[in-house]
Amino acid sequence: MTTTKERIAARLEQAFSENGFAELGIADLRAAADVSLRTLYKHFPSRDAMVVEALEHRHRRYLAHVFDNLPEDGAARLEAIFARIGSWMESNSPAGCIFQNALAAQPHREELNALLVRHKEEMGRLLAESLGLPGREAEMRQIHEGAIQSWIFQGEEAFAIARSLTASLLRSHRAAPSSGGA
Amino acid sequence: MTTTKERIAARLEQAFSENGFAELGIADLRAAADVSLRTLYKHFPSRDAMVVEALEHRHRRYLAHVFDNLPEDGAARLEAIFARIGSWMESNSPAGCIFQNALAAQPHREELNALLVRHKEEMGRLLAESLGLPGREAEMRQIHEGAIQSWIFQGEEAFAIARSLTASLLRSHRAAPSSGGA
DNA sequence: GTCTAAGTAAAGCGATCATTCTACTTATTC
DNA sequence: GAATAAGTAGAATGATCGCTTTACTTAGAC
Repeated sequence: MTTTKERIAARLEQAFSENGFAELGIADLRAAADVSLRTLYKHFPSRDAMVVEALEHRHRRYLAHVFDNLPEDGAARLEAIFARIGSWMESNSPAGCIFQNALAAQPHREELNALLVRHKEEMGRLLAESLGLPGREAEMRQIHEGAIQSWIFQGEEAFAIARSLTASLLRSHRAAPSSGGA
Repeated sequence: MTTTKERIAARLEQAFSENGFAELGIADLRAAADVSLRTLYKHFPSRDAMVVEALEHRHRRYLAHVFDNLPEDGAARLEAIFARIGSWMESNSPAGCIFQNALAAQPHREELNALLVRHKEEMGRLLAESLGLPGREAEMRQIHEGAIQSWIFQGEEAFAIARSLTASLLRSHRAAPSSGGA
């Protein structure tokens, strides 16, 4: 069962993802959600709340897409993770990271900054964990950042580079689990 | 001699950098530029033009800050480049990359996308060139992206990681100038 | 069969915003 | 010393926007 609110949140997420946060007015959001204005405001008390719920929805969906049911084998897992991030960008992120876009549209909303930080930190944590790289959360977060930011004008190649940087990190980590460079 | 227009552009750049592009109205921009509304519109025909000129100004200033008068020695140069990017972020980029912020605020303006792409490509090109990494423009662009994006919540550590990833790239490049991973 | 919860459609309100316009000042040039 | 160029201050305009409200419909629960 999906509630009305969840259904609206999913559609808001898509609308924000495709058009950004600054250009969409309430009228556009209402049309995207395919409900009446009254129903929209019944479930979300303000436009700001719509942004927050869309980001929460996005966060859950992205994590599930990247990390659910990964292969057991390490090499296959590394391959799979960036392939999944790539397919996500392809079909969900025409305009880049929506957490950053949301914050860029309202830079003084601390709430949005908190959501961005939580999202990025959880990505770094889960990447390091699922690749067997304890203590390398920051590195993985940074490789992830570079890849998704570069994807916009580099396409698939960005993920080949990310895999290569990660492989180099894995090698140096096995050689000296606590040192810095490769 | 700095013209009135240049002086205004510099102040607009700073204002956008500190507050983003969505929250600043013409009244705020006028105050930041410290001129009358009429003078502002005399030099910049619209708010959109103010954004473009601020980005152009930013681009020139950033390149000069990072690449002017670099040390000759390779290792010192690698060190210096990321130190300069770090000091730039510290004193100029409290809210991250303003090219991305500008585009996030108006995702459908192709002009802004073109400025972003030009800026990022030139950064990759100049980084690869000044570090003696021909053919590695994409890798350097990606490391640069990861570093400046991560800087916001990682601080200086982001540049230590970027140096380490670059060093790993340099090693693998010397070993096999055309291959992929380290 | 009536009550209630949840929905649609759309007009109206007050505030904000980008832009233009009017009226006046200052400095330089010939 | 008149003409011109470039500046200040700020009111007026017209459009847009987030949000509220009114009036009406639909579908189960008991």
